[in-house]
Amino acid sequence: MIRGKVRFHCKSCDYHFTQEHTEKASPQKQVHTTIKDIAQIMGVSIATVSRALNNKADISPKTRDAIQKLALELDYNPNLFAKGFQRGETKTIGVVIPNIKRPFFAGVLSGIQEVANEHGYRVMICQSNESYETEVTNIQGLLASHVDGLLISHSKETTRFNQIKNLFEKGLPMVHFDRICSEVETPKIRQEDFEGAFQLVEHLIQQGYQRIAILAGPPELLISQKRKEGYISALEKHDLPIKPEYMVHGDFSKEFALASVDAWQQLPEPPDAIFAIHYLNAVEIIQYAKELGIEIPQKLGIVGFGDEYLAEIVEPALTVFHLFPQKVGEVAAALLFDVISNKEARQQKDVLVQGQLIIRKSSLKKG
Amino acid sequence: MIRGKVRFHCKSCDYHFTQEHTEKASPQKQVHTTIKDIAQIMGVSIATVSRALNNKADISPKTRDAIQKLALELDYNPNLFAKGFQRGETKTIGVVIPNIKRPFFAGVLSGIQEVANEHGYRVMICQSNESYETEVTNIQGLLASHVDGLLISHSKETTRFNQIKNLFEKGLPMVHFDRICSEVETPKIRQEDFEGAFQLVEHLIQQGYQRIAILAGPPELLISQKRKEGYISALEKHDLPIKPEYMVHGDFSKEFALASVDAWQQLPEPPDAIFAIHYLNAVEIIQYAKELGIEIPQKLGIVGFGDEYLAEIVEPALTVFHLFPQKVGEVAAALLFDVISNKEARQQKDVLVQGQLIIRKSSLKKG
DNA sequence: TAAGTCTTCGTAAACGTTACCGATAGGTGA
DNA sequence: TCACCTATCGGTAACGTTTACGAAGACTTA
Repeated sequence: MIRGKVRFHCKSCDYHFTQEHTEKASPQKQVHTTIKDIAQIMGVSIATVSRALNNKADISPKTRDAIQKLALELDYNPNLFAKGFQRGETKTIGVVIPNIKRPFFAGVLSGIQEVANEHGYRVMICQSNESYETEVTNIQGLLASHVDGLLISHSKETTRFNQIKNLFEKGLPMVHFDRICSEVETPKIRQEDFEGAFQLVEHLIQQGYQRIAILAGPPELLISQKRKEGYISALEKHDLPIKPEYMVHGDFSKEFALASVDAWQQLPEPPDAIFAIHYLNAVEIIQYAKELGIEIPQKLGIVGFGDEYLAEIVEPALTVFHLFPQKVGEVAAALLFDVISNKEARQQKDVLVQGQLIIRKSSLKKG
Repeated sequence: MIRGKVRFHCKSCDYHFTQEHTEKASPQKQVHTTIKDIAQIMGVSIATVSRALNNKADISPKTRDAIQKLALELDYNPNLFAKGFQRGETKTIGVVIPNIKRPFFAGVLSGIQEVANEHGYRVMICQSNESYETEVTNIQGLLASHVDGLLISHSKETTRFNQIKNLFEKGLPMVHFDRICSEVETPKIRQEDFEGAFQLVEHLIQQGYQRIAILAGPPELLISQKRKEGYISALEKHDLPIKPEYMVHGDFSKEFALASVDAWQQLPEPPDAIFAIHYLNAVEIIQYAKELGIEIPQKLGIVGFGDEYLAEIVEPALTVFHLFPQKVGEVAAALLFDVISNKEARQQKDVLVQGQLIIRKSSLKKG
């Protein structure tokens, strides 16, 4: 039924399917104009309006222009909701990350947003707060919203991947970045975790540091593993011993970082350099070392991953391997849209986002 | 037509409205299970399935349980899209901010997310990148997505508000925060801009600083105005002269901040303290002053707004007025849901989020 | 002028869900 | 036995949009 007219009308028997409807005028101003409104005012059918607004064929220029003009006046914009509903797509992608507040992820989001906008997509963001349970709920919610694709960086708790494996097999386009899941063959954005760690440690060695310790993150995280491998590989290349007491897995917390420093200082041979895989830990260690009166970089060299403004400001400034988070986001989004637009070619396709070694005072023993 | 059956059937004449449809089997695995699928498998109608899944009355416990069990097995989740479409709401709110990467806004977003999740809403985020044009486009897009409400912090370019005024008058629930628009009577989240500035400047005066300069943001921004008013008010209270040459409006850029310092140093009476309303500018000035060999806090006191980790790390550590961004987000979202749930009581309702003065070395002349 | 072609527009199905109304069956009361 | 009630379930309109199909008019061609 359209504003008083019957909607379904059997022509062979003149039977009306809908009863009369008493038009109770709702005085509420409506937020959205619909093509139905336009059609009624213009005295044409909704199909004609739709054709006019979409610049389809089968319409006279005169009608088209008139309709477009009216649509502009009523500042009509199509209900993307209904449109997506009709076409089976939502023009929306979902993003699951551990925490928005972390500068790395904020940068990634920014990159995602930019590329999504260019493609005419909107972005729905969820944070897991490093909780597996929340992550599952988030993905469930995004799924219920019928996102066209998913961009995921897992929580550090996540060790079971049956949910996303299931979704992947059902054909939901998705791409992993940063906190990657190697159990599902989704396209992934790789960062130079191994390479960066290698370069950082090699740089320390070249500066004359001999006893280099690593403060890694949770052992389940791939970035922990990769960066540790880079660390070990650099030591091996330069024939330095690999000592278990120099390798610690933490939880990225400040408490753990400082406790590790304490523990290392108790050793008969304390390390003369520390590679903290998280830049925040590196900054915290710098501050702590100064409190303890340990000279940086003379007595202790410090390097880390991730170049936030902090690394530049702390004294001495921190040598880091920078990961270009915005770039990661852009590439991840671009890859996702690639998958969305041609699902057939869904073979695994990894992309490497290059980083850059930025040398500052905290590691310059030779000056 | 539903899987081979005719859809519209006139009972009084046995006329079928739809022609036969050759079922071309699509081999593609479908991502989403629908109630139609469940209905077909169970041999019941979609109405029954809907009732069962929503725990409505008019259904036998046996049927309900069986349907719910099957739904679980097929891991069905309702298409929130279609549901919202049907009920005229989307359970989605839109957020427009200048930039995700700024820690303040990241914090706000985090707070918004949390409250939205509690209310069963999803969040759609757009960044204007401080461009008026982008902002308008963003809002247009969110509107097209039929968000149930809007949370806005304007770009620094935005001076015309006809778009949101229009939307507000049409009854779209929305709330302003941080970069507020005073021309539209939306509910607003106020921060202690005046109070914070007042406390910061009074603190400087109590420390013995006499010639206090202010580096403000764009004059159009309300936070610039409010913080400047607090600055002036504190000076007046303590009978200090208000000198135009000590009051500068910039664009928050590093270049402008450093140029301002240079200009101030050229004065016959250079300021002995600087209040930068943006913490980043404050940090940049600290670094620059050190380069110039100006002792902080003895020769120059520095204070700012916004307490990021940076303020703690920079040397000397920065005295700030902290704004609790997460809290701002939480309160803004809560207020928005308030408006959404009872539109009648849409009178203007402002909420004040309190801040806190955090004193550190950069302003401790007396030590 | 009859038949065919092209232009332009209307009709209604479809997407997934909810809600209203009606239908059916079984039970209960007189 | 018949009317009435209740529990349970089915049918389908509606939300806004796109689109396949058909219809009607205008125009062209033989």
